[in-house]
Amino acid sequence: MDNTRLTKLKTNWCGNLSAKDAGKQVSIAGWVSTIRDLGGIVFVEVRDRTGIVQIVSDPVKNPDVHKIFEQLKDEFVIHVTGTVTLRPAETNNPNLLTGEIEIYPDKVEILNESKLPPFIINDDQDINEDLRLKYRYLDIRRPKVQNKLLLRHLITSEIRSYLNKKEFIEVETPVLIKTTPEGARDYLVPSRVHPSKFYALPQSPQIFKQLLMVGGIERYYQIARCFRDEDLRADRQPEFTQVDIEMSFVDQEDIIDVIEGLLTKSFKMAGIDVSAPFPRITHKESMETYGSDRPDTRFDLKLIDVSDIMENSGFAAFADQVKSGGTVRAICVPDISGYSRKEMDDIRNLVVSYGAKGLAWITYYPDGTIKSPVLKHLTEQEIGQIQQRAHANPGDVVFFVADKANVVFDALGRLRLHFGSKLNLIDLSKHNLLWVVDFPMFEWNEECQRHVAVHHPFTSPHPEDVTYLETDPLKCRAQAYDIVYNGNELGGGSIRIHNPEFQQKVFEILGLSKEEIKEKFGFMIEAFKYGTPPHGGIALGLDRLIALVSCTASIRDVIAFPKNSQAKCLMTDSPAVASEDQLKELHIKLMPEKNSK
RNA sequence: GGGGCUGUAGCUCAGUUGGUUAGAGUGCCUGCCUGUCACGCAGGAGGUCGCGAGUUCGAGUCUCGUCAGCCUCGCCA
Repeated sequence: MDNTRLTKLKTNWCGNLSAKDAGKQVSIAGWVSTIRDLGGIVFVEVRDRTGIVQIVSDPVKNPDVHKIFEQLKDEFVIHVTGTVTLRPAETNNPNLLTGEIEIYPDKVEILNESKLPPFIINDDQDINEDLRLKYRYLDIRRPKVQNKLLLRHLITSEIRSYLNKKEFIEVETPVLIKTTPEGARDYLVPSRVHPSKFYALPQSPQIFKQLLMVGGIERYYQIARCFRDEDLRADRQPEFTQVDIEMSFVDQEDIIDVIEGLLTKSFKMAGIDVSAPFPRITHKESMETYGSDRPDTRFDLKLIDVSDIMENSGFAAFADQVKSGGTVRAICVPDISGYSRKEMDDIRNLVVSYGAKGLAWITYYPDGTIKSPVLKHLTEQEIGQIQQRAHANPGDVVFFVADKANVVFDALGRLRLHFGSKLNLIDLSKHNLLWVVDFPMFEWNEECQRHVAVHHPFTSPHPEDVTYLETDPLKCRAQAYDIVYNGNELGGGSIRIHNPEFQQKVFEILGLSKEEIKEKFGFMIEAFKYGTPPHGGIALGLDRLIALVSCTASIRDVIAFPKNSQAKCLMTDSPAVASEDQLKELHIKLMPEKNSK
């Protein structure tokens, strides 16, 4: 920000003044941050977006100005015209960027008064989040919050500039769209013009960006708002922002190349150096090694396959799992042989809450003894084999889960993360970006008794696996890829299907009837019949990206006006009831029991 | 829908085994103070202990219910 006049009231930002401005006549404006009244002389700190500058009022030198000073309270909005003056050397404040100077005012004007705020506007105290959200506009005055919004702006600008240079064009897609099956729950918007019909808010601009490819845009991006009506988490809001990208005439390598450049630049804006190419891991390897499709590779504690040892062991619970197509995996946790029975039970309960039927373990004590609830089922040789394969040292505990593979991976993967953080195994100085590639096309959904798309229904299968579509869909890999940062999914994408028959086929595997396909996606199948280029893309979660690079646990901290965990806006008190007239126009009748609140 | 944690002054929190008038820091108000920068000093105001019931001679403290907030499981192509 330069020092040319900003507005009629303001020649300079508060935080940018320095010794080299000494002697200048300036006008500044901002909020009263602190008042220090020494009886005669009064110091007032004025804050704006850039920082703080000290104003000095001397009752002898300028009694008129001093009268106004005596009326000031915290958060009053004031305008000050005066001379930037070097402080007496011994009164410099090295903690303040403007600590070498202060302003002697010729004129002070109160532009607006302020009620006493419900909390003090500074960075020092942690305020309850619900109070901060109710008075979010005051919270945003805190430098800590402003800095996050500023970083978000800088990264978003950098992303736009990077993509613009690569000849992408930003195209806006509609927010009122058609509800689609698959995926998250849609937010519905009733149509006034068409009784009993509804728009949906987009979960992502997916279909539109593909149709932009049919439209010959070739390189599209959008900083797009997306909506999903699911329960919230620290990293999930009902509306959130995606960096949405789609390209024509590409393969997976082209997309990865673009994103590695984009992320390198984005991380740079946050002061984090990462270098491309990022490592890659297949989905299969990631699941088998880390028990997750978004592995945190900042620490080891890898999963170990002990199925072969257990298959013929005397421990029927494990052996039977292996014989019936399941698996037994283990992790070896260092130096926890001192855990009490209760601590082990807590860990078992944890694993059970992750979906495992149970947890077994072998404890290798430092004195060489071995204890285990399942010891009597295993031979000495088997225990030795396990110790060797797990590289278990004295003091370590090896945990086992036996079940179907996906249950085992999930439970042990979460247990791995639990110990990773509990035992401080995570190297916090690392910034591990990696690609997870070769996701499966489908997984079996027990609840719906059908195949569901792991990525989404427009994902192209891996060329080598196309034959599995007919024979064994679960074996079919997709041309889908996720970008993972320190165990967090930053985004994901795929090469899309551009052949209408192929797309039709995949919809059928997903259990959609011909009628449903025609009704829900007919326009898309039709579009694909008019010369659709091969295309693919990716979407990055912008909120999550900003939160992670600014070391914030919750994406609420990087969204100006977030919802709380109950999906309410505490400031505006939304959602709110609609009037009878509004509902009538929309042809909506409320169900009585839901109408009470 | 399930589980866990939390709720005491404007704000951040302490409050022992159930026991007299519920505390601290900070903010606020008043007074003093001319180089402070978390200014200092002195004094003062400020409480439905989230809400409701119960146990008890007596509940901030124990029990049950309820509301709110955060985290999490399910859910989130």
